[in-house]
Amino acid sequence: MSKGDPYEDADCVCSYGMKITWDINDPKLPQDVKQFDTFQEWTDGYVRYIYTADNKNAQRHLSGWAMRNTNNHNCQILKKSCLGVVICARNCTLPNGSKLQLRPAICDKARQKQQKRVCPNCNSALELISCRGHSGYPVTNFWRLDTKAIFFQAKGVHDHPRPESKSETEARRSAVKRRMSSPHFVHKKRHMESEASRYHDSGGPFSSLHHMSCMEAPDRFGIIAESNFPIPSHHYSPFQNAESFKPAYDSSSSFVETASPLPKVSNPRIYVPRGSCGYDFTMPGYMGSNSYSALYKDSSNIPSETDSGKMCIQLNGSQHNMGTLNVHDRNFDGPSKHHGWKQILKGYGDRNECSRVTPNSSHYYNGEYPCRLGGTGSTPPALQTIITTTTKVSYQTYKPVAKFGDNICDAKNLPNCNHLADTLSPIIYPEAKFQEDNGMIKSATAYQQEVPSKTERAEGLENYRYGNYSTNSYTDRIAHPFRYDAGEY
DNA sequence: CTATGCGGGTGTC
DNA sequence: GACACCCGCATAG
Repeated sequence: MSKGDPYEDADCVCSYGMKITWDINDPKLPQDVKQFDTFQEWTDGYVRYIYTADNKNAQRHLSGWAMRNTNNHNCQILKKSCLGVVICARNCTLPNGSKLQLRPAICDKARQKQQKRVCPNCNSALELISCRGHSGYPVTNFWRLDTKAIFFQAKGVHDHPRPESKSETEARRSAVKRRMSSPHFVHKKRHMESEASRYHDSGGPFSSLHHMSCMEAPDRFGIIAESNFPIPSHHYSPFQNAESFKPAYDSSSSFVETASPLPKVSNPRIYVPRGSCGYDFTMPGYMGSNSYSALYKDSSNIPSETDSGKMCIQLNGSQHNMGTLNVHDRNFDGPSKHHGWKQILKGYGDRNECSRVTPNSSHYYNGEYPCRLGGTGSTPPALQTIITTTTKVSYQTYKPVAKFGDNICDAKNLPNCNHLADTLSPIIYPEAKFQEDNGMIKSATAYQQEVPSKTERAEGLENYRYGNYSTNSYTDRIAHPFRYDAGEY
């Protein structure tokens, strides 16, 4: 980033997409787009990005959040709505101090099954925290292909913790699959089962952790401890650069077990997209759903983002340790609460410019809206699908993007903003964030102000439940943003 | 099986 | 008409 250049600076605080005035529903989207944004895996807030048409991640309409397709009756614009996150109804603390934050299954059927399962840690029910970040409705993401660019627009601010990212889920599954089929595992499993029958119920489903200790507990629990370093979590997501990611991913046969073969980043910040910077920085590592750390076992290579994180927290004012609250304490007063937000959000929703918002607007978490974290043990409201039916546009056809190269992050296309901007001192991010999201700061941040303390990528032993390991249940200890990777949950 | 997309269809405002 | 959503179907990995 050529600091000093006013334009460039401006570019840093605003994604390219945000610098231009456009709306996903516009009959005519900006043409001759010269600059593109780097892919943002964890977008939050009312943001807009413009990706190159050959950006694989954009082509796949990927998102760290669990987004499901919703019918907006507009074949030109693909609309997706957030499913929220699945947590333990009792909000128990996992053995490693983290909280369960599963990725809701996208498939309705699969989700139903998922919700029937129980917390692998305390056996209590799982609870789906539906997203209500968009005026009481799920946050929505819109994708539209336009000649040479893929336009992305998000509406709403996630008011729930981040679920496990898709990449993490996939990586874990593949790892688990491998492990499950490995002779070593089969042997262990057998042994474990025999042990279980021998000690049956001598301490619950898992006189467990004890046994676990000698059975790779972490593995069994599929706990993915987060890195000690508050990496800009979902920033340098594998999605940002399919190419660099692929190798490690595809060769997952080993990356989960050993230090990731992925190209280590000397400075994660470089990969922190401004788009959600405010957000991501606010909660580095957030929910522990850190695809980055998930893929990087060796945290030593992951510089700390603490600074930036702190910075954001400060700007956000109060620190909300929502993540540590018992789910029952985090009631969400329902739609009524959104009215207020509705007003606040009014004007942000559409066609938001890079208006500047004062940091104060971040007190956002002040209770209401964004930070609601699921209702009381009550059954989560029926999953809502938000479909902001996009006006029918008959411009270009929104069809699958032809396969291009994976030069997603072509430096040439990622000028100032994405690359340089990221190298800037984190100090500037907070503000950038505000601007970009038009003040719609992320609430998710509130769920995680703490950074994981240990990087330990353990594979999950899907399908295995060790039951009543209640040692940590209900403990009010500070919850570390670790993610409990409960395999099939 | 699950993720994704598509699109018909319904109910509400 | 716009929007939220349910549901089934199809395809792909």
